[in-house]
Amino acid sequence: MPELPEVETQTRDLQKSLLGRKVIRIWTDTPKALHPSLRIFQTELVGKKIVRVTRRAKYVLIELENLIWVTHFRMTGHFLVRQSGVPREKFVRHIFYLDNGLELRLEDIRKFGEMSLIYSKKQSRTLWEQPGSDPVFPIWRESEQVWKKLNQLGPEPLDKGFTLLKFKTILKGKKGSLKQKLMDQNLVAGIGNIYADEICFESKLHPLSRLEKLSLTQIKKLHEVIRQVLKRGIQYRGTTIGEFVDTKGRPGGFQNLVQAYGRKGKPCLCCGTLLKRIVVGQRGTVFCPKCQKLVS
DNA sequence: AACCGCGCCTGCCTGC
DNA sequence: TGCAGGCAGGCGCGGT
Ligand SMILES: [Zn+2]
Repeated sequence: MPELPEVETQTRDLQKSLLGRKVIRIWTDTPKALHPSLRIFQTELVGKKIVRVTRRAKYVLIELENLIWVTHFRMTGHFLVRQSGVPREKFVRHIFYLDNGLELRLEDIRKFGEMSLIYSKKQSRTLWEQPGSDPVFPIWRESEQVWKKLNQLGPEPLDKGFTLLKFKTILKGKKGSLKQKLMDQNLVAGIGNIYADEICFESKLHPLSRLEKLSLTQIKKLHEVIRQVLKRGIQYRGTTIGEFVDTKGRPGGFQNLVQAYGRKGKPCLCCGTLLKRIVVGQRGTVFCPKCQKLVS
């Protein structure tokens, strides 16, 4: 599943292939995944130069002059950059034909991935004041919705500003099981099921530990481990268990370093105890019953 | 605010 | 071997 390290890997690849490019044509299999509509993508995205590619949480943000093209991969999505003429992969849902003969393809088995075309913040406010732009009204609505979500996101755990103090501040008054809170995008952005299991394992905390009961020492450890695990994920270009690949279609390497996720019934790499599987927040969760302390 | 269950979607795994 | 049924899971939604 694409989480922060996977989305970052894709984003870094896209920076190399998309800067200065224009989309000249769009093909899609799944128009319902394009918001506000395929039609708006055709009229507003086609012909605009790409000026910046960044990541926020698990979103890829492809910036044009006054617009941002926002992609969320959900479960099984990723971009591929292919030379035109290379046969379309089976699960490609959209193709964005570029002005240099390359194609940006979204491959997504389960069709959960979504894209939005929204105004950059400044533009959104300006146009809101101006009536009479009927043809693009759907973009206003989409912009409002997506910006609301983006503005609610918690801090980027790998940013300089994500200090221990910052972490303590955002956790203040929050209650719940550790793993669920780690995956709450509005607390800390970008952590999903795989990295949450790894973070719990490395910080030696049971995923059902109560956040509000953690000691200062444990919070400090957690803060360090979050950054360390995510950085290593990026260094290894993501985790490929099933489908994730970079934009050239190459798998990542972090799956070889995974200590908990997907290792139910296998010996703990730390103590040899067999790892257990439970469900936390409707998500499969693997942990070592001996190494990971339940704080409650 | 926390927490639960559902729907979205489809390849893959299990069991008969 | 074939087919039905369950599973996986990010996220938004609605309900308690
Ligand atoms: Zn152990």
